[in-house]
Order: sequence, then C-alpha cells, then structure tokens
Amino acid sequence: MLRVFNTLTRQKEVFKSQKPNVVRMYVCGPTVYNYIHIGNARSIIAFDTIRRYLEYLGYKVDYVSNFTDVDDKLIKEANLEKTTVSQVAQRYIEAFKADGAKLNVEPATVNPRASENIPEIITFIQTLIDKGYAYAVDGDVYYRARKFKNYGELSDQNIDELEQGASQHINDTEFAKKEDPIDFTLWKAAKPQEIFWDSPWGKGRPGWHIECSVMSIKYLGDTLDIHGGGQDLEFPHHENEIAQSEAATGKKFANYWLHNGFVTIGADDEKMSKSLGNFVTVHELVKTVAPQVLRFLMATTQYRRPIRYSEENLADAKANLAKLQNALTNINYRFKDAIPGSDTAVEQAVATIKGAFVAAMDDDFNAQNAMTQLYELVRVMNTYANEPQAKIGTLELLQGTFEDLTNVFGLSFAGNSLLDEDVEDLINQRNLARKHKDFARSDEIRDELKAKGILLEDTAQGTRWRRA
RNA sequence: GGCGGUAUAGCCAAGUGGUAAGGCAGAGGUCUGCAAAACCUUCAUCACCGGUUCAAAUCCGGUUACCGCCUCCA
Repeated sequence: MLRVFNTLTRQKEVFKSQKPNVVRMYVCGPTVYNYIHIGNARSIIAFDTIRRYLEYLGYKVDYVSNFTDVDDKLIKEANLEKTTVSQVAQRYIEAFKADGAKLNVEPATVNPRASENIPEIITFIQTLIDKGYAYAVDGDVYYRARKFKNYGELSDQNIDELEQGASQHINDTEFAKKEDPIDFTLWKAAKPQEIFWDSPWGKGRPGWHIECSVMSIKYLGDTLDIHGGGQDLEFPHHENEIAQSEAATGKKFANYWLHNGFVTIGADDEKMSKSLGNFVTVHELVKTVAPQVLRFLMATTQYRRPIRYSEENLADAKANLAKLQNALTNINYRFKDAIPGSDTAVEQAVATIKGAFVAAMDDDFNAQNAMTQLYELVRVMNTYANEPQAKIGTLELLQGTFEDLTNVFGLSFAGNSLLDEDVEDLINQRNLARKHKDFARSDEIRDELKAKGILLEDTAQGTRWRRA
C-alpha cells in the first residue's frame, strides 16, 4: 500500500487516486529562457521516477507539465538577442526535450504552454473577478489573497507574519497598486514594445501563477491526484495556485502535494539556483559526464532529501552504475551454455527481493531502501553467474527482474551487442595462445583490445568482455 | 521576525524506543597463467548538553552549525 508525504498535512498518507488505476498528475515545469540546470533536472527526474513507480504498480498516469513561455525573463532575453519571445521559448523547449531524452525522462502526456492557453486564462481570471476574488487596476489584475480563507495553509504561513519584501524581489510601484501587499498578479499590463494579448483589461500577459491553475484544470480536471514541484514553489506559487483554483471551482485543487528537495553545491551546501549563479546546466554537464550517471545519482536518492552536487558523488554514482551493468553482463554470458529449467531457491530469493523493493518504494518512494534490494539482486545474479550449470528460466527471471526494477529508476542497460569479426577473431587468437601458454602474446592481444575500450575477463565458463 | 529542512563511519546513506541496513573507498581471503569481474570476511554508538525509560540515533527540554521559503527560482 503506497503512502506519500503530503505537504498539505505534513505527514505520510495512504495514496488513493480518484479513479481506480488512473493517476492525474501535474508537475510545474520550467520557464524556458535558458538551458535547464542540475537543480531543474533533479525535479524532473524525481517526478519521472515517481511516475515510473506508479506505472510499475499498474496505474495509467496522465502526466501534465507546463512550459512557462511568456514572462519578464523571456522578454528580457528576447530583447537581448534582438529576437522574439516565441523564438527564445521554442529554442529552449527543444533543448529541454533533448536534455530530458538524454536523462531517460518519459515524455509528458501533454506539455501545455501559457501562450497557447490565453483565452482560457482570460476566462478564468474573469471568473475570479466575477466572484470577487480579483480586481483590475490600471490594466493589471490582482488576486485578493486575504479573501481566500485558507491562504497560507499549504506552507503553514500566517499571512500577518509574512515579512514584506524579504526576498528582495519587490517592485514598489507594483505594490502601490495592490489593495494588500500579499495580493498577487493574475494579469500584467504590457509596457510599450512588450509581447501582449488583448483582454477585457487592456493589452497584457498572464501572471506566472495563473497558467498552472488554468492548464492543470483544463487537461486533468478540477481536482488533481498529485501536484508536484520543487520545495521553492511551495510558497508563494503553489499557495497561489490553490487560492486561484479553489476560488474558481469551489473544489479541492489537489489531493496530494509532493515537493522535491534541492540540489546543493559548494562547501556550505547552498541551493543551486539561477539567481545565485552557482548552477551547472545539463547541456554542459553531459559533455563530460554520462547522462545516466546523473540520472542514477538523482533517481536513487529519496526525492525529498537534498542532493549535494560534487565530483565525488558523481564518481560514486558512476561506480555503482558499473556494478549494476557488470551483474547484467555476467548473467547475459550464461545463456549460451544454459539448459532448460529453473532453480527454485533463486526464484524464492527474487520474490523476496521484489517484495522488499515494493515495500521500500511504497514508503514515500524510499529509493535508498529500494536500491538496497537492487544490490541484493545483483549479488544473487553474480553468484548465479558462477553456477556450474545455469538454467534458462532462472537466467530469464534474473534478467527480467533486473530490467523491471532498474526501469523504475529510469535506468536502462544495453546488453552486449555482437562484436565485429575482427575483435571476435582476436579473442579466439588469444584463447589459442593461452592454451599454448603463450602469455606474452595473450597479454598483447588483451592490451590491444583494452586500447579499443574492450575489457576481457577470463572465467571458468570462458572469456567474456565488456566495455570500459 | 514568521515558517520549514538538515546534522549517523574517509565519502554517500537507511534506520522514529529494543541494542547501528546498503553502496563506494580501505584491509584480509577465495578464484585466476597474470589480470579483471565476482564471492566471503572485516571496518561507526549516531552534532553537543541534560532528562524520561529496564532499554534512545530514535521520545522530551535546551544548545550549536549549516541550508531553504517569505511573492525571481525545480
């Protein structure tokens, strides 16, 4: 039975979807004015892993994640490059999808864009005005936060205790227009030369928070099963989404709120963020680090915990990944001399491992404990790879279980493809040399292959190879 | 100021009352022509102080350090 930590209640709750076997899930996506960095990747991978586990459990997951493609930063970037907002957005949306593919992230069911949902956004804002939850001032529209009785519930904020301007990102002229400092923008009037859409309040563009309410409701319905995002979105973004959505629909917006922890960097473990400038983009990192290494590091850490970004952690991830790959390679090599049948002791061990794996993931996606089970599976695989007589049924079970479990983390391992004939020939020559105890020649061939990135291993069942 | 998070071996990290999972690195061993891979064995009393309890990393009180959010951020 799956239990998840719900930010709304600050405790683990039994997960129950509204429709049996279907999960409606919305995750806040990026503002596409730049390449995504490791911190963004963490969020994407965390929720992709959660999605994969839900799918492992048999749920169909309707997964919606937006692209914020209209906002101040995009306008600024477009001006800087002397191009249009939509061209900047298009470029980074494509980059986002390319990075995601490298990280083995499943494509979302829908990636709605703010700019493509303007009529719906305007209608939604009008509804809020009609209900008295919003007001227009000089072409801007603001949400009357204090009128929403549960404002602050998600992040446990007492409205009167909020320190105005504590984040140092306030704009005095904007505050002057608001009835109350905590009110937030739904619609923003366009300045000259800025991208705009016509609206009942004049030319302008949507505020940041409104698009998520509008698009999640449009694609997934009034009440989501799961709403996800980074911890930095709890307040005010998600608080505002709740206020907007529930004021408009009169229904609960999301049953479970999940928030992932940050990626930290440096001696003080500071949060990696664009504003601090201490970020590494995925685009850059994958030039020197295999994407799967990053995926491993992030997917195998419990999603709410912080992750320190460091050379050492990447090296650890790489070593562990090799451990997994070796186990699969070792098992794969036994098919050629295996006989039909299966070993019940191994089958029982595998069943125990799978049970413990599910129990771990059921506990708020405890990836660390789940990984412990994967390592246990690896041990069983390696031990079985040394069996004098392997059986096909057991090999298939080990191989299949390994694939199913690693797939939950979004890891996929290539089997050994056939070597070209020259390499195969060299291996045969070497084995002949070894037979004649010509170890000089034997080692020479091994070094030659090593230079090509192919490592040989002599086992009781013959020589096997793997890529370095 | 308000709200929240973190502190466990050289590193990563699980564990919320019953006597410290797992991985990497290290040490020893088995196997091997040598190697590699693998397997086996080994390696901590849990930031600090005080309290409750037969029993605490786990509960209570206090202290310290670091991080985050308070309308830019995943």
